[in-house]
Amino acid sequence: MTRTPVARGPKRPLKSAPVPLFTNRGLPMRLSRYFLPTLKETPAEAQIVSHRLMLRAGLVRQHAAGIYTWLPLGFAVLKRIEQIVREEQNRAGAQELLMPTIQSADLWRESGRYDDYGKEMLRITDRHERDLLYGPTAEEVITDVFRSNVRSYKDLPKILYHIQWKFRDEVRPRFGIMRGREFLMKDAYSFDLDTAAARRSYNQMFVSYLRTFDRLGLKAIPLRADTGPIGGDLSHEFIVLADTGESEVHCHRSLLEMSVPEGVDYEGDLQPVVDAWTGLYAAADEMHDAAQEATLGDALVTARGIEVGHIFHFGTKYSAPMGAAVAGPDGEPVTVVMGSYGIGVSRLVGAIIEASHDDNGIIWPESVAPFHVGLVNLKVSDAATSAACESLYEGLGRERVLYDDRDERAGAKFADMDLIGLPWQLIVGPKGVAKGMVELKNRATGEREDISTESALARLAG
RNA sequence: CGGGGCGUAGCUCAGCCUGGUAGAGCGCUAGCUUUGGGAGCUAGAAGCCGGAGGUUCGAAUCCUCUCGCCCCGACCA
Repeated sequence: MTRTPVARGPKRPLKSAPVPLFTNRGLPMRLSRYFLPTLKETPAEAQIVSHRLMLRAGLVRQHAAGIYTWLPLGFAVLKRIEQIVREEQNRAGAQELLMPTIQSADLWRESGRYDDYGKEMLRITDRHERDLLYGPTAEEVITDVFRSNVRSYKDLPKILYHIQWKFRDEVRPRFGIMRGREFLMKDAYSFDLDTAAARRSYNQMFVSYLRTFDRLGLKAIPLRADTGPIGGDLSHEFIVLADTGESEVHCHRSLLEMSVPEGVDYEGDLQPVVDAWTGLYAAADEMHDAAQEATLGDALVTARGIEVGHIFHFGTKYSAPMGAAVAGPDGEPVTVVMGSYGIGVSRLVGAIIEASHDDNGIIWPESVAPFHVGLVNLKVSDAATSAACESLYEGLGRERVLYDDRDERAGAKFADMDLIGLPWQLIVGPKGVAKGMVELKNRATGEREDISTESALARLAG
């Protein structure tokens, strides 16, 4: 059979299609074309809720112990979280750069950590028998960059960060993505002339963490953490509250009700904010103080959570051995004081699910949801229903919409939609379409309402 | 790294004790019927039973070694 040439339409200018940074990051998408392998049953290896749901909802697949492939839907969430972290870092005055994953062992010998770090560090040898390692953190690299490029106190302060994959060869990876060996982390490093200035940097990061977790739809509690040999009170862990969290938190009730500062002036004095958040009793299980808790009475609450951030002032621990100094105002060299500030970006995906799910699946906070709305065509074979869906799909085009146009039964579609947890479901069936009505369902509350297609569009656009 | 467990179809698992050449449910493909909360029937496709060696006429099954994964503990973003 010969093919008739396809007739070409009239010449018209190329439609300027949006060019997203990541193709799965907020473009409208048809489920029939999307790579979303959902599972009805739970794979045997997954024990905790977030791991189970991440596998079932088609977010990730395990590659090896503690190492995962991010599938499109999971990758979209990861990127959204990463972007929020980035925006809040930038807002606080930190500057993004990108350091390598593979690092030279020589740098780590300078800081003395090459021998100290132990088996958690994945060591690699290249073809010239040079010792390399897959970075578990980046203090050495950033200190090296700093010392070879910054000469004067006038260049301080600086906070530099990157969002990069790390590897720690955990003895026992577990909890899916939450305790993997390979993980995505935001790590920032501050450089200051003295401890007072370092505290300002610390406070900036502290406040930006409050804002970051808040934007992610999480309730985070800062806990005073062990500072090791450095001492002082400049180290905090940020614990995100989740009923299924792995660690226990004891804290003052008021801490849970405290509101996160808005419109922060990061150049201003942040000490009052930090004081407010650190003034109330809060301790991890292993650090808690029964005597102090007794005085709290009813104000004491015990909750569960997941550590998602850790900020740390470490003075000259790396700058001294590695010779990171600048000329001070008097011309004399001053060893810079440093701090580091981590956020477990990939871990946050799991933490958010732990904090926000129900029996049917994930419930994404709006800010990180891979799509804003799931458009559910209940009867693909019905011309009117499909036409209505197409027009809604078109109308919602600038929203993040996932259109379930698969020829599946209603039940399967509802189950999948609940499982992947998009904030809104727009359900379109023949009965409603006949009356010009669709159903809008809120995933978090389960509330449904029948509304006209016009108001559905208006609601979802607003 | 100590202790325990598991590797059989894409997923969940049975079969192993007592050797005789591989099964179920779900999923997948096709057809018919269904169609608002994971449908029914029929017919299919799909597994060198994690790998290597050994015992045996014969091994998913017994023995040895090995690799992988999971759980508990110690350790960590």
